[in-house]
Amino acid sequence: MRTSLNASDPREDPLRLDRQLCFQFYAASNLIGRLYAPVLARLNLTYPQYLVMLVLWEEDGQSVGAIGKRLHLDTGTLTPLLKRMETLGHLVRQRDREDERRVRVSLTASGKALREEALHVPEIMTRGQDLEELDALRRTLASVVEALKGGKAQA
Amino acid sequence: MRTSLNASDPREDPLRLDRQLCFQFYAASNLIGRLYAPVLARLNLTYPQYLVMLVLWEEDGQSVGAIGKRLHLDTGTLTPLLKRMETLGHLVRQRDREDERRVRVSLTASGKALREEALHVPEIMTRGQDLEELDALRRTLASVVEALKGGKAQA
DNA sequence: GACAATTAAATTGCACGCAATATAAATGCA
DNA sequence: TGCATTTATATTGCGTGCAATTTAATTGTC
Repeated sequence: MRTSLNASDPREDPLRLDRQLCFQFYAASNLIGRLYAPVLARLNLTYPQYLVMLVLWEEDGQSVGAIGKRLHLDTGTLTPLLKRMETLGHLVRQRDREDERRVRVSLTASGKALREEALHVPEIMTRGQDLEELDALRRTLASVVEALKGGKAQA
Repeated sequence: MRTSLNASDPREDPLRLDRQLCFQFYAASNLIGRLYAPVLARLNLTYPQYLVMLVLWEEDGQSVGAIGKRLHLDTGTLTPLLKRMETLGHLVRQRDREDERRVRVSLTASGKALREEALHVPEIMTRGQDLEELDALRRTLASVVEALKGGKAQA
């Protein structure tokens, strides 16, 4: 008695939405962004802007390119995003004197101060979750992302 | 000799980018979209449009709301997206006679025919990967998405 | 049957993402 | 030095995502 399914079984259909790993990433990413939005709105940040702040809080004064490399974003996304953040007063953009091609992005005093408020964010977003489990998942996904960077499909 | 880390250790910083599970989802989702783009371009589809096709290939003639529920997208995203797909000739949008509030989305002949070409896509994207492993990850992420739908942070 | 409440889409406005192209500065090399 | 190549950022154009609002049809209630 075989337990495998024949070709006409819809569960075998390779195009079923539920079978696509890519869709789980897509759905999760969108849903996560929606959950962060109201929390970050209190800091006057969108989710991608929050990521930029995380990068700058680690090391201030990085170039646009360095930030983009970290977040896997190009200048087409970052330049206007950073300009909006500059208008909001979180940071300043200035040409590097050493190499005029570069633009260094530096936090303002209020941008630095915002870090204190942001310290609550991870706690709020993971409240009630099993932290060990989340960390295991994070490590798994980190290796997936690493493979994706190399151009491997993986989804 | 203690192995735990003190508060000043940067690895303990809750705001480190590398520690954010949310970022792994964000990065993976963006990178996946970028990998699919050239493959789907041959079918004249963007990645979100491909997802709509997956939904319609499963069941044709669904309402905008039903498609949105499946993909976790609202009409603000779907209406213009579906209009573009209609222009491209993949589908048609028509008011439901039974309930004039609804718009039914139906595949055209070419939209249905496109399914044959799309059959290669999952294979192309997962080539060289351990399918068992990908499926295990898919199931894990499906449960994460399920929790996120309920509003639980989880990231 | 009137009419408030609900439901389904569309619209508006704004912020991403990203490919392709443009611009300008630095580098390399004959 | 002169000039092609490379590197860093900006710009353009298009397609999402999503909150908030609007419009129109249906349902529920008296």
